[in-house]
Amino acid sequence: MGKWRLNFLSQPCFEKIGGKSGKKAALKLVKPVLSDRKSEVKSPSVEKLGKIKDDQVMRRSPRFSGSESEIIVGIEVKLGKKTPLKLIKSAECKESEGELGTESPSLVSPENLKKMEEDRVLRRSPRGLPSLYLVHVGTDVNKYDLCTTLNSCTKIRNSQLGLQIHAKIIQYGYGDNLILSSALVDFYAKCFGIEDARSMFNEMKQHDEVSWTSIISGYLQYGCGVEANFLFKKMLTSDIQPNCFTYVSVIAACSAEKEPLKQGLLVHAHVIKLGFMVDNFVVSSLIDFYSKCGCVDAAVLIFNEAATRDSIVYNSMIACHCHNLYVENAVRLFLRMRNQGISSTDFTMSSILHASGRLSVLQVGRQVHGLVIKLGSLTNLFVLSSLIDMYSKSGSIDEARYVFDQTIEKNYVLWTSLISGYAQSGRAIEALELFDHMLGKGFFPDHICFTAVLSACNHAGLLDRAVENFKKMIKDYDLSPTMDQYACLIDLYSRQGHIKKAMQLMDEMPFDPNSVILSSLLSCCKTYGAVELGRVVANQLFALQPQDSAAYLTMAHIYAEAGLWDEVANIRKLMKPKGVEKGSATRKYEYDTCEYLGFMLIIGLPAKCSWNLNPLRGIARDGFKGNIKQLIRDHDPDILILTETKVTKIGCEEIVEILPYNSNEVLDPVGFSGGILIMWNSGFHDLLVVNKEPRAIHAVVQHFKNLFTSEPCFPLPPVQSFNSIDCSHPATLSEVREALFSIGGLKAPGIDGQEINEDKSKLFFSRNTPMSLRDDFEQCLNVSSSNDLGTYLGYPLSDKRPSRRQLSSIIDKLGKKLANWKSNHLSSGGRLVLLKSSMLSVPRYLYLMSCIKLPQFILGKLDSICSNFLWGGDTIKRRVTWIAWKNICKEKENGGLGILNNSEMNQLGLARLCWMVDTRVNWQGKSYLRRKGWELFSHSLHWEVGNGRSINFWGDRWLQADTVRSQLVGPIPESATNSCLSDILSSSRVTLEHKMGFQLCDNLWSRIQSVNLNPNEDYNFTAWSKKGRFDTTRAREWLVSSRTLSVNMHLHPDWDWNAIWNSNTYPKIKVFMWQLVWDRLPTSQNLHLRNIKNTSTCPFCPNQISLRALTISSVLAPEHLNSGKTFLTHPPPPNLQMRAPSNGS
DNA sequence: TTAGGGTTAG
Repeated sequence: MGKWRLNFLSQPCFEKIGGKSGKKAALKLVKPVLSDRKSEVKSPSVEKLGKIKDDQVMRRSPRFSGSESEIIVGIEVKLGKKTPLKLIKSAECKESEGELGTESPSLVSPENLKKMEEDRVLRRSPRGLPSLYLVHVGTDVNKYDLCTTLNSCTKIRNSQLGLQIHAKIIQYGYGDNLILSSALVDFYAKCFGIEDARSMFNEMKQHDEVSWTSIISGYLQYGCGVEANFLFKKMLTSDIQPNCFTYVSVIAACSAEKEPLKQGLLVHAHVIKLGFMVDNFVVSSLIDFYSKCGCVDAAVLIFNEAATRDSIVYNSMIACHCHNLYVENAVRLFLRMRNQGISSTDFTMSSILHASGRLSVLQVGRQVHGLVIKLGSLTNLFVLSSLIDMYSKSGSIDEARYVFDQTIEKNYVLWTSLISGYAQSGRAIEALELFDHMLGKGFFPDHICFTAVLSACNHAGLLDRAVENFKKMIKDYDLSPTMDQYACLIDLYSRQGHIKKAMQLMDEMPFDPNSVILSSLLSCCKTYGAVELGRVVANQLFALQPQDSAAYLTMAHIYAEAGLWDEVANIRKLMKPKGVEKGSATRKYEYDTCEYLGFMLIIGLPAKCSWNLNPLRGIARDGFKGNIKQLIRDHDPDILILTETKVTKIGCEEIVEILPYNSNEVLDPVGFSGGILIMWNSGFHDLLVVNKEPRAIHAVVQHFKNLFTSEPCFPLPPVQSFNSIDCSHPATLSEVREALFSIGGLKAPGIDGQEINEDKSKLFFSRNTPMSLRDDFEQCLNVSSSNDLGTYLGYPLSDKRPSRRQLSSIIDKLGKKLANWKSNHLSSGGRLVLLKSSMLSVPRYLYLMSCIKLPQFILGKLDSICSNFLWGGDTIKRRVTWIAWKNICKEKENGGLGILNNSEMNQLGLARLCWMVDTRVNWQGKSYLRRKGWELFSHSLHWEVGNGRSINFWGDRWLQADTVRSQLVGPIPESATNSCLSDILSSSRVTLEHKMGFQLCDNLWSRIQSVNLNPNEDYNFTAWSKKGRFDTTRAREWLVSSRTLSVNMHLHPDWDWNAIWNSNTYPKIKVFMWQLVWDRLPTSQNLHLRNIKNTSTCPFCPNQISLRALTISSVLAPEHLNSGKTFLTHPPPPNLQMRAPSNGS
């Protein structure tokens, strides 16, 4: 009697798993043979198998189901205690020929086998295809071999070989062996069917907990949870006690019960009582169970109380959060898992990608994608489909497509993911093309796939295609439609006005319609004014969802449209006793009676576009912001349209000139550069366009005007006359859409046409807007709505004052920008240069600095970041600040580094904004700006006296370098402060002095008298203009000169700091010298003064000299420095050379 | 020496 060895060979994915004794080395199944679809699991063909014969080596090389990567098997049947584990590669050649499944079984003689083993072929063959050997080795087979072999067959679902083993079991007289029988139960359950397993189970003379568990889990795997539970109860009545293996299956089986929670709690109680809660298998099963029941709290409790948590427990909990839509918690838990050092698996990544997709934050998703690549999970189909889905849901369908295209081995889920992504992105045609492509490749679509296809048809309004696919699903693919597919089709019928067809289809459905379907029908009834049908549908909907106000409101609307006011009142009565939320009802009712409502449409423009300068001049975003509330209050708009755009430097030289500072991406400093704010009154009676750029207004108005008049008129009449627009034919939504999205070149009057970017556009509705109206607009405009307008370069688009937290994004940005530089690798001079340039290359920083007055809190934080960077710190580590920031911000000649502090940057930005508005725009919003940047700006203005009416006598510079007010000490009555120059000059000295309450000195009065008025307008010019452009340098000088003079307490009042800065040497040496003169180098003395322990002393300098003494006394005395460049261009004297590095600087 | 159990996608 021989003995066999069974080997499955495959990719080098074997994972050695130690046996209990440590000697046993079985090979673990690294990946399951099972493909993801049960139907795809094909048994290896019988004819390939051959019979097991003694003295013969059998071989089969099945090309198992699915892809190669799914079949990785390595199993050894033990040959006896001393037999080492051997791996043999199958007839080593075959893999190159492919098609291993078709070859005839070849025999490997023991000699050849031995040779192959010696050759260690396998190790040289990293991609060997899986093969299976039965090697006869010539000794008796025992029950252990049989058991292991059978178990191997079960694992790889090799039913035929398993049958042979069963035969052998009987042949060798092990038929009554309990362990073998249990293994057979499991084998039949997994490889054949539950009936066979049950027969096997019933035939057993006695049972133990393993056989019970096998049959229970068998039932569970076949989706017969109820039967599994039934058997479990039966088991409880027997003498056999269930163990934790059993409970794992039983817990899962509870989900199938009618009242899962009730059953599950009972089982949970059992588990606790028996002390099985320490088993992680049980814990993860319970978490999964509670997750399916929606009891997240219970799952969290179990998770928190688990003694140990392995990756699967974490995975279960993460999946629980995902399924119950607590995606943020899922991400948090994932981070916790990583912090705890628990490695992520494909399961984890798949769940986290799912969560990232739900979050719709592309940044997060991309990071997870990076992690997926790092972990090598990109071959896992689950992960891939989640990845595609994540990108689709995050609005980046192109990246989803990229992932899809990069994947070589696709399955039908992957195709479905992408189809669904295209459908969700509104790219229906591409979705349908993809579907055809998928079918062409021979993939079989399932229900979910058809749902995606139908929803694509729904998006595009392709009724015929939808019907065709619906039929195809039933006829060609033998799938009976579920509620989802019916809902898609019914919705499509409803939208296109085929109410009868929709109703007919609903009646044909083998199940009762759900609320989704009924809501579709009801809104269809609303559109077409079908009162009676609406009544029928609404009643069903009321019964189904008595608390849902939307149905009542829609029905009320239908009645109101039909003028059935009594019925409207009835609906309201109906709602009251049912406790439907009153607020929404009232608001809806207001809508129905034509009260004003509002929504806002933001239309985005392409990021890169060439742009005429003119629109840029007109608008200050802050002006809008401040007034939006009032505008809405005044005009009660139905529609409020804001548009926004960015400009880039390319081809926009003119813009660059008037933008602050230089950077690669120049962004509109005042927001809404091409801003068009349209407010549309209820009933489309009045159109109000708020924009100071006439051409932009005209262009938009023309387009909107086309909705109301048959012929477009051009050139356009003045805006005011649009009040008389004929509104006899209210515009339909589709007309609005057409007008909005065809604005094109005229919207942005100027160089070339711009398409509106629908992807960047979003709808913002006021809270009063009913859901149905929102839906209508969303669908019609194909723009999704949002409650949050988001931010423009970090500035929240809202009429509310931004919170500290919102503004603090600027701190993060600047911090990150600076953190990009490894500050400790840079010299101090380098850091100084970088600090100046880095700040200016953060668009958000520039933008915020030049359009809003930042709170002191933010400015202080920014100063602190800059200071820390300058001293070599980064975002995490702080360094010693040797010289105070306020001193650093002094001018270079006064001992500073000539840096503007952030508060001054802010002032400068605002002053620049004022300059722009004042010199280029004739706009009322100036008064708003006066509140923030005006002070500095107005100080820079000089006036040429004309008629004297525009000049403020006291506050403007018209007389000399300074204002009159600044030449006087003491109070002036408030009534006098607003006097203009012409008023003063026309009155006598006595009158004036009387008004003021004090006497003017003769000198001043004579100077005032010397000014002559002329009939021209007063004209002002600013010190900041240079050839009609803003001159940052001069503005900055002005700012610095207007600083309140502080006494410079620096070391040498007579020190010529310029000697350092003008010297011909490296910046780092200059900065070093600067610090040296301040006596703020980290010498041991200075370190001691600051209570810093000096750990490093210079071995060459036992007697350390005070640098200060050195500076003043000898080499570094000012006269030396000032007299020439010799010192600075040459290495420092030896003592200094030693000293500087010795103190650890 | 042998048998039974947990988590992931569209």
